[in-house]
Amino acid sequence: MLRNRIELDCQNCSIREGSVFGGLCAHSISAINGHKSTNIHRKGQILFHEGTRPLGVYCVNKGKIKLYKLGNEGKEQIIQLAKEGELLGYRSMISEELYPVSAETLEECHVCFVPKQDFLQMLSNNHELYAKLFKHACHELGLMTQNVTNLAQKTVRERLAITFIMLRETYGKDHNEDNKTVINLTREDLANIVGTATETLIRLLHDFKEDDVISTKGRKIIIENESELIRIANLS
Amino acid sequence: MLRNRIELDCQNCSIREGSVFGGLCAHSISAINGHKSTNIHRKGQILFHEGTRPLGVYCVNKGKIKLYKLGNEGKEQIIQLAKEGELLGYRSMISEELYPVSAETLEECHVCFVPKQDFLQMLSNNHELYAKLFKHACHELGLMTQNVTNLAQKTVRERLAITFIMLRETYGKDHNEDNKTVINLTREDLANIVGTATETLIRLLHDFKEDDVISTKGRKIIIENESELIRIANLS
DNA sequence: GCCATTCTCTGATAATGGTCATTGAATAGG
DNA sequence: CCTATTCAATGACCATTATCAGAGAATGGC
Repeated sequence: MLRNRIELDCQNCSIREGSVFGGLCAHSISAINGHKSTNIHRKGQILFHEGTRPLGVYCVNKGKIKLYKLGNEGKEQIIQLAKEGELLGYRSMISEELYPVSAETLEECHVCFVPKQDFLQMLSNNHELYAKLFKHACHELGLMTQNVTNLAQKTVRERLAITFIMLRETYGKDHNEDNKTVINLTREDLANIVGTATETLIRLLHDFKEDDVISTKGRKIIIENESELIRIANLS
Repeated sequence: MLRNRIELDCQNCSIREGSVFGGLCAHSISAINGHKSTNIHRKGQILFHEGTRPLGVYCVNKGKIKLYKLGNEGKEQIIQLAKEGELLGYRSMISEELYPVSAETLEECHVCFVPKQDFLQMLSNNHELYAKLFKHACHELGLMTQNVTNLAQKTVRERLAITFIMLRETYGKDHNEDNKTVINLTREDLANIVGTATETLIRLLHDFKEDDVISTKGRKIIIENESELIRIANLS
């Protein structure tokens, strides 16, 4: 596993305030900082595998990561895309279970790692952090119910529109000179978010392009008309 | 809203040990007992509505409850079936959000209610309970990822088989003289768990009956051959 | 800059599942 | 026990989506 170490300082971490570590006291931040190591992962590396035991938590400092579960014929179902500021892997530590998903980098990523024992120690000393994580987990559960309902009831076309709207969150900072969001994902990954076959997804991209909802530049997809996406998504 | 009060005692509650309140000290149990009221809800009553503010938590003592989200054309997507021993409504209290789902009784239910302030007070005095709930929420998140993957990748036929296997948990205690699980749900509710049209569900029930996987008696469905269900489910 | 590899795209076809309309059966409430 | 109403079942048809096969384009590593 080729990777390099770099040094980052939690105290000066620019993305800390937007994360679950935002608002913590200097003492707590310093505790985290003392127990973490930071690694550079190249595109396509696996942070952890579905079905394995959690060894610690991963805080994304830079880059995007897909969390996916393998279905029957080895098809990935992407459950979540994580970007800078997100903390991964804490839920399985709390529930004392094996990871239900795998985490793989979609581009070069800088990721801080805190070993399990250190993190649990921190949690037991810091009820504020504990409460934040609990709140975050409950929020995620609420989002999941929407997800399930969309998968069960919406057409692939509607789900693709919803996915693009969601991806503006993840890829919002990656924009072109016109300030339009640029999404850099393989067609297969996109299909595995939407929950459809790659071919079906490609045909829909074609339709969306014809209606000037998106445009493409190589593999990259540029979101051209968000209000039209909202209309297609047919949100209730 | 027609309902009657009854008196139940948490100390002697037969289903307590199997619930999230299992293993709590007598002092904590007594605190809960002092703040709860118990109501009898008839079939079809709503405990809480999607989009409303949480007023407290509901502990199911008897009966079954469906938790569902409304999709576009008013179609229900059933997210969870709760039976005796389950605690409902705590997540939205923790995440300080509106309920993402509605809760409706599927039969006559006895449900204990603890008001929000009392419950939050109890949580702040009892870290063990707090930790149990957190662990439970994280466990549920893991289950949800499986759910999403099934909806996205499995056929309706496979999902129906999975649903029957899951319903053995919920309806396991409702069995006939042959010790076979008897499921009492409308076809529409069943379709809204599986995530399909009612007509499609009925046609699949017909197929399952022909293959002696299930039998029916009026609206009731009897699970006749579970190993065959596992085969049909095609679990990976 | 080139080449191998991976990814994208298209067509043809089949299967799955949804919708609409209607008949028949079961259930709950008086 | 009976009746109104809800629920279950079935047929016909259509739309959506998946699958298979193969050609063409883009990408990343040397």
